[in-house]
Amino acid sequence: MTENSAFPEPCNFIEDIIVADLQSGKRATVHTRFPPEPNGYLHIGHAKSICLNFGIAKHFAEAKGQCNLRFDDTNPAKEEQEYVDSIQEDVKWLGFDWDDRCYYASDYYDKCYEFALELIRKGKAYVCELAGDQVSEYRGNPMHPGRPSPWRERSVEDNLGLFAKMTRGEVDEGKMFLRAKIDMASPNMNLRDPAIYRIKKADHHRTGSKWVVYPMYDYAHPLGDWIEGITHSICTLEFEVHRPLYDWVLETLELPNRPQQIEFARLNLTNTVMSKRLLLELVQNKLVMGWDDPRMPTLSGLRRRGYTPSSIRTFAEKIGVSKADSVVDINLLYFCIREELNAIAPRRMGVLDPVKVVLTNWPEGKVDMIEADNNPEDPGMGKRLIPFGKELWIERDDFMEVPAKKYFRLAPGAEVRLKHAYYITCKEVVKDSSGNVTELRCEVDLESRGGGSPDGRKVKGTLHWVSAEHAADVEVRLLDHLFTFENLSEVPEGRDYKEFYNPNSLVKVNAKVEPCVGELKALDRIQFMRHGYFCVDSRDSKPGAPVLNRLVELKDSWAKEQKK
RNA sequence: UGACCUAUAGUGUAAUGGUAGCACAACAGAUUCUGACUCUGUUUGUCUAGGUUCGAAUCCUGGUAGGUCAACCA
Repeated sequence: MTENSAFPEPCNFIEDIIVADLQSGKRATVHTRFPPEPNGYLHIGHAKSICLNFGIAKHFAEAKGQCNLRFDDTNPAKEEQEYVDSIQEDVKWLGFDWDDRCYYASDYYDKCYEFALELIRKGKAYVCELAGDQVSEYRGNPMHPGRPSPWRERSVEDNLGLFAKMTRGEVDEGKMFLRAKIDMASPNMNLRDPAIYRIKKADHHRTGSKWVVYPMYDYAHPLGDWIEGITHSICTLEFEVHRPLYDWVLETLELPNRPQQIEFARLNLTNTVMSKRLLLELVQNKLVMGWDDPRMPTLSGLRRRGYTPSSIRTFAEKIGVSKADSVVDINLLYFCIREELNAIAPRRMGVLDPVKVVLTNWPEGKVDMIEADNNPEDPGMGKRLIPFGKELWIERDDFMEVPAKKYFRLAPGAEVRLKHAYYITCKEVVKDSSGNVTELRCEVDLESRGGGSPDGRKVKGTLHWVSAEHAADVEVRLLDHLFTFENLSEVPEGRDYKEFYNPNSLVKVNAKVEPCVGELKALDRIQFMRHGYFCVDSRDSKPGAPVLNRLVELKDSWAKEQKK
């Protein structure tokens, strides 16, 4: 039974279907498509779909697997070239390639129109003159059947004539539309004579003023799929009840080799929102800096924040594909990027909340150049020299006047190691009039250079530090969840989700950092040791003055211990 | 008072009538010049009630819970 190894091992239920189709001979090839509407920016939910569709094409290379990029641009009022450009950029950035197969639903307007005429001739479509509110009244509701439009039984000739009139622009918007003649009593609302063409006197981003009638998604999509030879048309769950209509269009037109629509559950992530509409609201309400705000789940936001394309692909692979509604823990995304950056991000030291350390026994004016690994995970990344002097900055958190249980950082009389450098012991705490620590006077063990001592004594705590004389000042942006809820569905009825906006989702601090951090370029990624991974903001940085976004924190078992 | 879909550890996802796995998270420990990484171990699951079967997470029926559907949006 394992002889049929010509087909790859399926990775999810959709690939199960594809393998079965290949095995049964229903399909000889595999052809998918990613069909965004160019009316907004792509987000990580789209990335799931992109990885799925292009991933299937790659996985089934033996079956001539291909994936098209197709812009679903059937609504001229909403779609713009700007979005087409950003979508192409994002798909490429994610690491996928549509070769020469970038198509547009608008490429098929002529064919869609011909098919519409054929539907009319078959008596399967008619021009309806009901007004909007009348249409919905006639349509009934899910519990009660609709009733036929008074225009339902027009002759083929009348319909042809009226549709031509619509097409010539002789009818006002909303006065007439073309409907499929299916079943006004169907329990599926989508089959109650759905609109397939409407009048829109708006310029289209690609066809200009050529058309005044435009096909609806439910009609144009199956045709676009069929024209491109799509075998498996993958979409999200909300289109499930549209599938009978998708099939109706293709069957009624008696088209051979019909594509099959398969639905999967869209991605939801904890502590954020994922719909274009809500994301747009955040931008419009200036709750974020823009679509590419590093807190946004948009691909442009994730890119600016510092996520690598491969970390997002790994994430998409790990979350899997199913038909069950779900909310994925954002921690899994964090895990994916940490795992990757741990291996490749250069280590640097930066103090986010500095307190001064003065080494009382360090020779005045002496500067020691300390050698440090750029990445202990990869010796090939080399070493660098860091200046060390009499006055240093360390993290305020790394000192406790009255140390807590299990605290093994600096405290009065305690000895710690300064990473790569020397052991120091705290001898004196200097405070201001209100009791805040302003300076720690410490003694350095000159014998411990390099971070070890000749007598081999153990020092449990190791702190990062920066020479006060040489430190660069940079703006660091501490990023956190956009929303305090874990799941959008937790927002009580009648309350606005924006009430759960996290005002601390962006906190700017002035950090003291190693001199070489000042030389970083846009999108460079580093690890500030003991803090996390940071990426140079591509919008707000200036030459010699990088702004660093905290991409993700390092795991912190001390913080957990403290919460207990 | 409808149709369709879904239900497996905290989360996500496998098991395709035959030993309920994996990843993340959590917890405990080892290691550590990052309280990181790494390593070891542990806890936790088939919505429910029936039925079919030698055997059910899987098939059937009823229930429960959640989702989707009443744009001339996609």
